[in-house]
Amino acid sequence: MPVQNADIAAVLEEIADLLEIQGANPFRIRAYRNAARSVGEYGRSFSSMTEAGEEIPHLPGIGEDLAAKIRDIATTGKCHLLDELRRQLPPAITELLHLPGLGPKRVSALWHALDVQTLEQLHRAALDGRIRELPGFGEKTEAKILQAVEARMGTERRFRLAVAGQYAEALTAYLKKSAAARRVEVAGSFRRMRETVGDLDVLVTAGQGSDVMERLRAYEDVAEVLSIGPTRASVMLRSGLQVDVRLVDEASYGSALCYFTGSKAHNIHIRRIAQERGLKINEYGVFRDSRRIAGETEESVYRTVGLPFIAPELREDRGEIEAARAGALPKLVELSDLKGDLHVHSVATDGRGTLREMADAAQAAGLKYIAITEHSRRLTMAKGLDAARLLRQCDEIDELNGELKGITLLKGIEVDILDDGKLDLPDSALAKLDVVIGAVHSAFDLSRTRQTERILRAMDNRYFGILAHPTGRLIDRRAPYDVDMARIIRHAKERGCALEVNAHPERLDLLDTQCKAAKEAGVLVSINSDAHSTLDFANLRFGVGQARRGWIEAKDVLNAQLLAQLTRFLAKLRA
DNA sequence: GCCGTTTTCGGCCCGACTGTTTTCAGTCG
Repeated sequence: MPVQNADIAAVLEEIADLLEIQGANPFRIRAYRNAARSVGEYGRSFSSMTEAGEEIPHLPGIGEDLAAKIRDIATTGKCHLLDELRRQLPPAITELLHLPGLGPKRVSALWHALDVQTLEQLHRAALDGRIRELPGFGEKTEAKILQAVEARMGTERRFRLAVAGQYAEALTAYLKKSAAARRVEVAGSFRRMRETVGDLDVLVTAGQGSDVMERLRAYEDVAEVLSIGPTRASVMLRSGLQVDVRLVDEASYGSALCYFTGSKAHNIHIRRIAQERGLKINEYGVFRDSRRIAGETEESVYRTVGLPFIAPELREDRGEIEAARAGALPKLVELSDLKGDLHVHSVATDGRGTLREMADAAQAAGLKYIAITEHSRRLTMAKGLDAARLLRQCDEIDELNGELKGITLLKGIEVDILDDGKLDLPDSALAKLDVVIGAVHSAFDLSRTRQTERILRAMDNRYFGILAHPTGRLIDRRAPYDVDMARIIRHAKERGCALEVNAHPERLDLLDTQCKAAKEAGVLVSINSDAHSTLDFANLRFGVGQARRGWIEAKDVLNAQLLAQLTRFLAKLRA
């Protein structure tokens, strides 16, 4: 089993945790955490690179020392420093560090004074009332720790973007009803369109003597008030979703929005640039000495550090600041750029809308064409189509196209990629279609090599147009299957086919970093809803968000093309 | 551990809230 980038990142994270408990230099700890993030997000496999004798590429924040450690971990899966730290500290202690309310100092104190090394021991110590006896701890702290341990034992979770969106919408509508509230904006990872969010960060501006915080406390969905002050509050909703609310003046709105939108890494980078220019950025504004020089809008904040506005989806410190400085920010794709949707199901298989209903809904969503792409015969549970039924559907589509105005249905299929890389329908059937999407729906546990080869072989079919949900993951439910995505992207480039960004909130597949890799390789993506009902076209916005996080522009998107262009693209594939 | 219009040492983003204190450390975002 080769060492994945995620494995290397996990080693670096564990080192950071253990160093933190040891009380090491906080900047050294940050260096390990930054490196873990860079490695985890990097598009190519470090172990493949070292195996091929390549040097570790130069990445910001990774110097000689870390590069050497990464090389070691990539080749051996081990790291001397981690082994050493594990000898000095109880290894399970890192899970204590991840409990809310416990930081390195307290974890260290609990360990040294009470020999607490595990969640279970911490639970016992809290129940026994031993924690309150420690200097610096008290009854309330002990109670919070007990609660945190029990919450962790019941496993806490992140919320899918679309789910968090429902809570966000209800809460913001409620807060807006406050007479004093002017603006109510959800910032944080929600605004950055991350696929999951851990909490909601809500920014509010309000007039003097506002009742916003009291109103928040009285919200019927609040299960617990975690902390509340005049300008800042945290509450837990009944769903388990935490909400942090921040109240600021209108004049600070832009800087507060920047601060609250993050990401943390992006903010730190921006503040460092400000510092070099003799400026200080906080949530209240941009300051030269004690004089505020900007802050009312986000644009004004970026301007003080010599940068243009950077879209929230890009704010991950993945090169967007350098790109902004060079005037090379992407002009990100927008929902309105989409002209069609190339992955749609109907009642013929496992969808819930008729062809006409789906066409009407797509048109209402502003689309000019959709491809009907049912499952193929192998997916019996979904009533997958065989060649004969597929041909009958083609006739239906022809007939319906004669009646429809302003929208065109394309004939397609979401054909299963069989274990050996063959497609689930004969070429003679595929040849009759406008667009063929290939998808893996079985044998998720093949080895990396076999899974990758399987997909590459499928792409070699002359009719293959788009690889559906390329990693197969279901957020929080199913891990991605093990494939070499860099190879798949290269192969897609050679073959001229496209990769899907599946917009279903549970899929969001390609991942953001893979979108960027595809773009850099010159491979088009297709942002598709995978609609199974007329309501599902609304999910396209999540796919667009994911693509924007991956620096995708309209010119990188297959279904941002007009129908005539698309037709030429598909014809060229088969030539 | 990284990094350099302050360049090989000495910095490294910034502030609110809580609880345990009696002026502040710890944690969080």
